[in-house]
Amino acid sequence: MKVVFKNKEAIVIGQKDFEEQHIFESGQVFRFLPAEKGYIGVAGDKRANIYMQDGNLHIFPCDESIFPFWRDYLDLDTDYTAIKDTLSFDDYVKESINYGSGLRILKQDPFETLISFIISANNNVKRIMGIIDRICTAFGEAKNDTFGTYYAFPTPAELIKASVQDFIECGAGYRAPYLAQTVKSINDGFDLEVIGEMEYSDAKKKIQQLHGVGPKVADCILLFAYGFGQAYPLDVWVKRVTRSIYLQDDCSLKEMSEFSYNKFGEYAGIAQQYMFFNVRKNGLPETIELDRK
DNA sequence: TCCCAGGGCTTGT
DNA sequence: ACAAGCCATGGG
Repeated sequence: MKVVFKNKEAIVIGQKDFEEQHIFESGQVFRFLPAEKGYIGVAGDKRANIYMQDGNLHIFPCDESIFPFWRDYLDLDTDYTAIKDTLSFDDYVKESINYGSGLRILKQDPFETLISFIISANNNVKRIMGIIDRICTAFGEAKNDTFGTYYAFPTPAELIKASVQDFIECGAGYRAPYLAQTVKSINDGFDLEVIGEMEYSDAKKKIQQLHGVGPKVADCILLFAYGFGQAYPLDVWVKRVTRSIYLQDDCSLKEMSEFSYNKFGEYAGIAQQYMFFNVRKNGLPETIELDRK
């Protein structure tokens, strides 16, 4: 990997498989917005403008000391071309890869991902973004960069100060008590670190002990924060695709989950992201919709 | 087993 | 303009 640093900017020369829209509008992250060039957003306590230009990836502001953070966050060391080749044996995934060819799975902070995806339950992206933004503004640390003031995602110690009423005022609705209870569990010593070292099925059971975390939210956290490739988040759209194309209308969550691992193995979560991006953008395939009527 | 609980956006009238 | 539908999880 060749990286040039100049004018407070990191430039990764010849970055492959990277399209800002595919990455930041695939439902995995809620703090990035379209900017003049690419997207600008906050991850943890760092903000950056991230954009592709002439085949190079630009990260601004970013110097040598911050670059390893973004390299890890943006999963730059994973070869997505190879993964796409591996997954292309399946026709629907292959078609989906054509639409979302520049998708990558971000490696986000576990606590931030946990809180964000509890909020995501039974909710739409715009509202989720608003709730998270208000929580960060109220409880996160204020920071300044060349774009102005922004707010870091609050730490567990900062967010323990938020009451159920505070979360309601941020717009969290009936998820407010789940948030308050889960933040308390983390502060009381629930260990988010060990999750990453566990077997997938044990990790999934463990994270579901937290209030507001069911099987779908658990898979989102395991995939987007810990990089468990076999986590296959079954939201309503992926359920529809999985039922329509691969299984039957009445199959259970367990059957779909087992199917995904048998079919895509360690790459199930990445296959899910390509399919999710495709189905959200283009809807279910026409033949499938006819079948369902 | 089924039903209900914010609320903002999307889709249909 | 206005109403109905959408949505993961926990609790009754």
